[in-house]
Amino acid sequence: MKSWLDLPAAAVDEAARELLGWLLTANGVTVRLTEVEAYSGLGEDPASHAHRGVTNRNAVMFGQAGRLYVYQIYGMYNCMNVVCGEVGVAAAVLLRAGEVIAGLEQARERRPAAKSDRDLAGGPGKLTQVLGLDRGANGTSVIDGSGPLTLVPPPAPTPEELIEAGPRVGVTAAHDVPWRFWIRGEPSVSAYRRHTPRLPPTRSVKKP
DNA sequence: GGGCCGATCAAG
DNA sequence: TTGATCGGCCCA
Repeated sequence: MKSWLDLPAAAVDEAARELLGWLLTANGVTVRLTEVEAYSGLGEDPASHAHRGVTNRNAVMFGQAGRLYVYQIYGMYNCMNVVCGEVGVAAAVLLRAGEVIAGLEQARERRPAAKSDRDLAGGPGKLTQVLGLDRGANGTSVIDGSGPLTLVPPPAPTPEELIEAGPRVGVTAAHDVPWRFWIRGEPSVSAYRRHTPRLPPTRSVKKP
């Protein structure tokens, strides 16, 4: 069947949109994906881990679609991507947030810091943690059941009118590229994030 | 070999 | 607003 798996790297943003609503299951917890970001090694995308070419860390991004690219950040968190596009061209969708729909007990145990259930997977580090995954899952498949994480399509695709877009989070470069996508109204998607690019500050203002 | 900094999170 | 905490990557 035709899906994000078959899209070229040049359409990784389309793949990201398509992945919204998909169900992620790993280690007894299921999450419905509500927020994603697209990354590509094509052209000038300094935001991408792949923009300087293949390295030991990002090699999976250049590999087969449907694999997991997991990396550690800030020395203590892990983030997950689903690899897209042709072999040899870097493209991936960062899984940013989701809603826990099964395995609530285990989810709460894995994220004791969560103040509410909507906060269980409300960020890329949290999402990875709530699913009990880490860098050990790097390079595994998410489509054939051979890896710890399995992706399953939702009963119906997310309606286009429910999908909102904005600049990627934590990315200083390429701030004009609206490659973050989320499902409107989802509590797991942080509301404080602005939907439009912030303008550069003109100057600092002193307080009297 | 050294030094800097990040696709983050939670507490002050 | 800031500290935690460490691997990857650039430069010497």
